[in-house]
Order: sequence, then C-alpha cells, then structure tokens
Amino acid sequence: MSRKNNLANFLTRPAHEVAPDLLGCIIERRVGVRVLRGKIVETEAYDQTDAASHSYGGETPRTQVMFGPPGYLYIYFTYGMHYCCNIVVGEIGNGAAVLIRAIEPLKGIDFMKQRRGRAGVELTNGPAKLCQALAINKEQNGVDLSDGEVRLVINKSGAPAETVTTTRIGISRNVDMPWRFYIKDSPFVSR
DNA sequence: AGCGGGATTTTCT
DNA sequence: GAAAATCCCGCTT
Repeated sequence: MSRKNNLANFLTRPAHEVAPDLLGCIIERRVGVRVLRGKIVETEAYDQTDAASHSYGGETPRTQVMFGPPGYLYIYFTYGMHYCCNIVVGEIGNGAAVLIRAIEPLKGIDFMKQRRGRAGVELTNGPAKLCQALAINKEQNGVDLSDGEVRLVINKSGAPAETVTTTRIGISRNVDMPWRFYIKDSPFVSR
C-alpha cells in the first residue's frame, strides 16, 4: 500500500481518536536541503460539532482545507503574529483537524535555536513556538503531508507512551471537552 | 512562581 | 468592531 493511502487510513477517523494516536509520530520539515524533525508530544482535537473549532458553523475561506481530505496541513494565523499547525483528519466534507501543540526536537536543533532565539524546551513547547522553530507559516497551508515540504511519519513501533487526557487550552467555548492529549512526563509539553 | 498586560492583524459578525 | 486554538516581558511576592 502506498504511503499516501497508509496515512489516509490512519487519519480517516474522528479527531478525538486520531489526536492521541499522533503522540509519538514524527513531523519532518524540509527547508531547502535542510531537514528538521520532531516528535509530537501534545495534541488537541477539533471538529465541526465543537463550538471551539474554526470549522464550527460551516466552511469559510479560512477553513477550506479543514473540510478537504485528511492528510493535509491546516495553518491559521492568530493574535496578529502567530501561526498554528493542524493536521486535517476525518472524512472529506467534515471540518476536523488535530492541533499540534508541542513537539520534541530531534534534528535540526541549531536551526530551531536560530529561528527561536531560545533553547531547550522553549524551542517547541507551544503551538506557535513550534511553527516558528520549523519555519511554518501561511505558505504551508494545504501542504500534502505524505509528500510535501512538511511530512507526517506514523510511528508504529515501540511501546506506546503513557498518555494524559485533559481539557484544551486557550479556548472560551466548549471548555470542558477532554480533547487535549500529551505524553506524560515529556518536558516539551506546553504550560 | 505567579500574575497582568501588551503586541498586532486576520477573520467573521 | 471584537475576539482570537499565543507568547513574552516585567513586576510582585
């Protein structure tokens, strides 16, 4: 089976099921000849039934890719200066995505330090921080994660990490939904 | 360690 | 016109 179909199968499920399974998976970013890599350690699920989701209430120009096929990047701009990175999941026509809130840097750490002007956990322990570290912005909106400048690599091997399930951060509606997931004890989880 | 406010602009009502 | 899936800095304990 092709990589693309593999990825599509993995992602064609409800966001709150995919989100915990993305923990431990690898994000790979190509910037020219350079390769940056990180392990996903924190995610949040959003879907169309969810008042906290950008897709709530239907498709808009901004959320178009959320309603498209799974396996693509949905990037949004917020607070006048930050980008956040989501993986589109679920069936075509359903506005669902998983927000990547934190990663653990694995490769290209010097590049990330330069981009961030910081080091250690401060490189990538937040959704906008990791976008800055990985040089992700609006130009990556709609990128194909199976074969683009940002790739998602499913990690099936190794013992499953211990996962914590809790409520989401930074939202004002539907605040009690336990759709935030992170790897217990990872120092790279956001605050 | 914890709180409070400012930055800055897109997006939708 | 208001809010926003955030981050950073400075001030106070």
